[in-house]
Amino acid sequence: MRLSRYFAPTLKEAPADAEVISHKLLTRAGMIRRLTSGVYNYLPLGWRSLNKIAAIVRQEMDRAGALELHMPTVQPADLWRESGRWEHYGKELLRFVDRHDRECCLGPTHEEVITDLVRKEIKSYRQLPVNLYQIQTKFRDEIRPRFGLMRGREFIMKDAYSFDRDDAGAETSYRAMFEAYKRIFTRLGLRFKPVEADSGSIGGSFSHEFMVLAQTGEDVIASCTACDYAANVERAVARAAGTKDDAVPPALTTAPTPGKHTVEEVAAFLNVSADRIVKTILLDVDGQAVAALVRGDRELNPIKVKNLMNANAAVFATAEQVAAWTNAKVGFAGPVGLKVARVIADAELALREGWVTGANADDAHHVNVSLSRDAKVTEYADIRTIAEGDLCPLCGGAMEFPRGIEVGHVFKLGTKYSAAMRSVYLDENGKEQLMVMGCYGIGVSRVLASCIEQNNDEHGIVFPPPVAPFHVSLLNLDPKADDASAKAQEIHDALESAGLEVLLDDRDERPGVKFKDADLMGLPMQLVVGGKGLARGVIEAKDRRTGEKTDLPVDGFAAAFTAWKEAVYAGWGLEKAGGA
RNA sequence: CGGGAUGUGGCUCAGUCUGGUAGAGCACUGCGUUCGGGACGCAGGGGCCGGAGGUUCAAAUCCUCUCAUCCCGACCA
Repeated sequence: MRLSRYFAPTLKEAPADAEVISHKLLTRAGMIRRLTSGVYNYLPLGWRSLNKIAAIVRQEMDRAGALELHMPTVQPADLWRESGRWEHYGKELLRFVDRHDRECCLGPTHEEVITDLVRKEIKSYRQLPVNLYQIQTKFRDEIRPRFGLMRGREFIMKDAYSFDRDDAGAETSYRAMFEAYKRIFTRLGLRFKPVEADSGSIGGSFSHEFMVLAQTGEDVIASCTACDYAANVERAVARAAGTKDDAVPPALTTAPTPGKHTVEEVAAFLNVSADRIVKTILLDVDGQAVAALVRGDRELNPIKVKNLMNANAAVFATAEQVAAWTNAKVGFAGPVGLKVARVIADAELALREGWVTGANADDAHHVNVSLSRDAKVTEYADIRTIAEGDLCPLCGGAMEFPRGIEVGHVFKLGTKYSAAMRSVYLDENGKEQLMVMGCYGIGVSRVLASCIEQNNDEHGIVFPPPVAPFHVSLLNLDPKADDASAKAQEIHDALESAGLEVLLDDRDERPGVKFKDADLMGLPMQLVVGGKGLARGVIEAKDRRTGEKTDLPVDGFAAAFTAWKEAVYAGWGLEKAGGA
């Protein structure tokens, strides 16, 4: 491909609103252009990269036995009503009515459509299992799109759905997808980590997120340095460490704490450390008043409370609710004498005695509180967010907390949708059974962004070969000189016929411009054809990743190039690089 | 939806406070000189200053309303 005939508008400066490196570089390298908030044009270079990613995803999905199909973006409201999500999905679901006043939405995901399709067409156990997938545009009306392709409203996703006869089958399907995902991200050259995404029983979790490790990630991973345990911090099990050796304190007393309603203020005022204070957080859990107790230096995780109670939603109580439930303003709630439906204490609180808590009265706290003696705790459970210093819940090893970008998610759905939408089959005995489902997503456009987050330097993108839109930047520094042009064309043709994708910069530009653009676009291999090199009888080659330059002789170029290419690819350490 | 900010040629921005008839750099067109890490000169093209009202002799600039975008908090691939 000749760059003079290509459409790759590069920019010296990044748009002012681009914050993260992938957004800046994708824009500057002429790969994407923003159309409107969270919605992007994929220019030829960007689209090529995206298709490289999609091709690898396809190969691995097919290898794992999944079948590709394509479902519509426009979906009828009826299906969403059946699953119950028309009411529950929220505003991310972009709804509209058509000319006949029929309610529709743009698909943010396709559980409803696929379940509808399968329930109509699959009737027998003989037809199961099936795993169907598509690579398709999704729309989610995010409140705040940001970071370019990282969090768009319209994005490209691979979504797969498995249907099995029973739990065991669903688990097999799940494991097959899990393995396929590992292969995909490995082949793409990403540094990633599969992470538990469900707070369910340790080791038996049926939801994993695949995180690409990057400082700019929006998620934090709790990862054990000793064993394989890794989980999203939002879900990670926080282990209550230590033994109980505090003595039961003398009778509790009440201390005036005027205006001191935060943990820091109370700690400073009463001269105690934050880990000796109990925070009492009032939650509205499906309409029930619930008090959640955690140590003053910890963070409550409302999701854990929600899951513990098997509830639909656990939200912080409003100031009015707090006032009604505690007879005090916000900041003075405590478990002693508190009348709520449930008092859930973090497991860690069972290990100590002698707490400072709110007194359920304005401007007052209790001191020397024993939860077992003075309060009615319904139960002790893990309801806090794991933190720096916590130990691994599996092996007790030290934890670290790297940031990550969620690029994939595998989930065992069970019968949630098949039950709601009556997706059933007949078993060997002619008995009706619910299909057991799983769903598996990869954010294809997000993978592109993550790839660039992990692979860039001060000059631009450093594409791993499998993701690069072309393999070689071939710079003709003297397009007006016949010999250079002829040689460049000859090399271009030779490499292309050897199966490599070559972008020949034949533009009438000064050399500096070409060097800068080549570095910016980040194709893994650069070849320079110019008067100086030709005079020495060489084509200059540069490994974009290392910056290392090598002279390849014009005579015997093919062999020299092949050897060099192998070295460049080997440097990437990929199990199987793209191209010839 | 709250909190903060910004809208001026394709891009990055100045000009707004203190109204006086629109600028720079990059990009684009032509000519010339250049030509191995984002050249230079000359000459050009391109902007109803986000939109609508209002104040004023006069509005990018002041006022009101609106729309859009971006940044900080709760969702998700």
